[in-house]
Amino acid sequence: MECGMSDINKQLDILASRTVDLYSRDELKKKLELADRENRPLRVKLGADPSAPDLHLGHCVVINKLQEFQALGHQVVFIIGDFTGMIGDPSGKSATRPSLSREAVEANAQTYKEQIFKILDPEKTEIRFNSEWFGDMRFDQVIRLSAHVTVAQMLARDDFSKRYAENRPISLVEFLYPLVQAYDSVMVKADVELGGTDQLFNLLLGREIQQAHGMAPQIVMTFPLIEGLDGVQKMSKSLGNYIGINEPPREIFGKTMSVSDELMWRYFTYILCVPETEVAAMRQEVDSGRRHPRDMKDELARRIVARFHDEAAAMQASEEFARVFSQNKLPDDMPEILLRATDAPEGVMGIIDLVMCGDLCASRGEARRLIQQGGLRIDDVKVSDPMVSVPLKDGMIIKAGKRRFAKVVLSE
RNA sequence: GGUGGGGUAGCGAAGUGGCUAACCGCAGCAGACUGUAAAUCUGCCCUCUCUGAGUUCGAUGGUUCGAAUCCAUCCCCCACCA
Repeated sequence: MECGMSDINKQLDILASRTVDLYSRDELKKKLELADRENRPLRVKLGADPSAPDLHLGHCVVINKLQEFQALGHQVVFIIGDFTGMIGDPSGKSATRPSLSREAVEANAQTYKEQIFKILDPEKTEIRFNSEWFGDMRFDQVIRLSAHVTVAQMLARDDFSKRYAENRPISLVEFLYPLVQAYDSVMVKADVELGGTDQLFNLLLGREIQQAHGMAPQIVMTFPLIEGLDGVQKMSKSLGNYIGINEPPREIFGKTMSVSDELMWRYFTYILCVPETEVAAMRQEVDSGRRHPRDMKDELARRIVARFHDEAAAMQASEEFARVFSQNKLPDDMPEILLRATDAPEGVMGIIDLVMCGDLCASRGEARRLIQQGGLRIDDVKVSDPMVSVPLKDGMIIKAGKRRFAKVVLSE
């Protein structure tokens, strides 16, 4: 890497953008200079928990930054926490930490790879499993490692001190996990570690532990936990308010459109990495009434779909969305309900049965409610009597609620 | 080891013998309104062969005409003291 001083400053500006915490800009600068002199890339670490392998837009905030590092020639080290993943959280409190089998971890790791390479360059990405160094660690080594931290230090972490003060439980395991993560940094010789703002403590501990092992401390960068579809809570799989990067175009598009106007700007910034000044200008366009917020959001949704699929899929999703929701027409294709003549002896079928055959509701009770509440349409005619039987017709369209559709296909 | 507090529907949290399929909040679903939203209002929100029936309140057994509520045993969790 041939970089002059001005290039270093340019790199710094790019790398520092969108961060919440950065410890520290000066140190990062020195690292960049050093790397430049030694003609080697920085090693930029990101840890991942293998229990929830579906990446969503929330993860993208950080991964985008990794991508920027790569674009500047640096090396990404992606760590899959398989060792801890297989232990899980024995306190059983946290549903996000189930213990996983070897096979499950491997399967999840595989899907991780597929997903991160939608954003990252595989050539500049090193994937490591932390069982590599923890798998045969002896207990005396564990004890020595934990000797580097005091309880008081641990309690400095916000959620620990809070729980401690409120007499709520803190498992020892929880004290150990930050240490595990910190040690990962030692083992992969991380120059930089990234994470969400909730990771700040763990990342900083990485610095301490690295120094304790005679290494230069890593640079720490944190990024916002972006709000999910509800607009309030952070995007997460367990809250179900996420947009997965592996989802089909139609889903990504629809979910993005359902985001609140206010949140859309953050998505432009953090998901699409649109520079602040441009976002401000776009915002101005909407505020002044020159551009309808819906159209702006349509652009956002299209750009997000294009990022994980392609331009054509984005256009198609946009058109279909307009057709289905703005004009109340039908989507291009929809799930089919395959029925045989024998399923309906007299050519008719109870409306609830029909809905259930199409898998449009989770239970018959739910189907009944949906119908009673006027949420069901057959060929665009509202059916509000749950007891009614309908004559089956090939190609008949069933619409349940706003967005669930199915088409009846009759066969002999 | 001791003391005290717990385990209630997806989550949080009431309920301490019948009026309880179980207050309430969140999440979710539907409808109205919209711009696709947000906000707001309304309804729903265990299952089913649904104007009725069945199965729920950590587990099992018991008392009772009747139990989430009382008793017994067991399992699990938490805090504090040692």
